[in-house]
Amino acid sequence: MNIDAPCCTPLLDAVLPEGDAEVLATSFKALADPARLRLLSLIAASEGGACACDLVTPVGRSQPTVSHHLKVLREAGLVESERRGPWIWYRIVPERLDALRAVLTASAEVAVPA
Amino acid sequence: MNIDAPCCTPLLDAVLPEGDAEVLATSFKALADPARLRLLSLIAASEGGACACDLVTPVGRSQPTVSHHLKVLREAGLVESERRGPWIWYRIVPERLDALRAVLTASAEVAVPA
DNA sequence: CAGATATATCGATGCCTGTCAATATCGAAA
DNA sequence: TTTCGATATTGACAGGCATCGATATATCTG
Repeated sequence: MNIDAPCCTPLLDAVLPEGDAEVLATSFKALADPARLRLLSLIAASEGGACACDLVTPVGRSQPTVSHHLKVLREAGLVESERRGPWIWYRIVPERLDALRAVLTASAEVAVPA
Repeated sequence: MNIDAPCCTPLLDAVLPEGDAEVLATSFKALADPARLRLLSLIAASEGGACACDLVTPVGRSQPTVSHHLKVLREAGLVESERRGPWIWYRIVPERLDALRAVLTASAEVAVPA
């Protein structure tokens, strides 16, 4: 990119087509809420998964709200749930977080000049 | 965490207090939009930064909308801008992306059982 | 089946945000 | 200073989303 050029030499524009961007945005949207970040943190901190009943109080939201956020996290593939008797246990899906991390890595590294 | 217990053994709850979660959520919110992801991608793909004039057309939004998104990215610390004559050049701030990546790493690794 | 507990869904509400057209501001050049 | 091109701001609108109370569903236990 040359500043002496009359501006506006075209960029590579085969970068992140709209469709891919929307998929990715949906994933990051799942992380873009304090309650969901705290839920992830709580679940991640407890080895072997966390019972949903243990999440309502520490996250400081109503039970329906927590249930809603857990659903968002599940549909985003960030957590998985499993029924154990009357309770439902949630655990982190590390691969999903790895994938998002990879996206950020790519963006950052390409930007690092020689 | 014992499933035989009467449910609800307390988790570590000193994890991601609400204040920290809100700060982090704001950062991820900046990534949670297709237009902004494409802007980041375009900027990252062009070494030395990208002229704002090169971003409007490929991102497929109006000039005011692109300006708005660039402001969001700048205020989130994900990009920096510099005036060069009549144009403004944007570049990625890798450290910021690294920081967000670190957060995802921490959450994932803690969840990996022994 | 009846009661108790855990989780999910529904409906409503208020706030936040992405988008654009119109307009303002800023810098360069004549 | 006037004009032009680049970028930012404003105002308005529509859609999305976080939140809760009320309620439904599901599971276990008598």
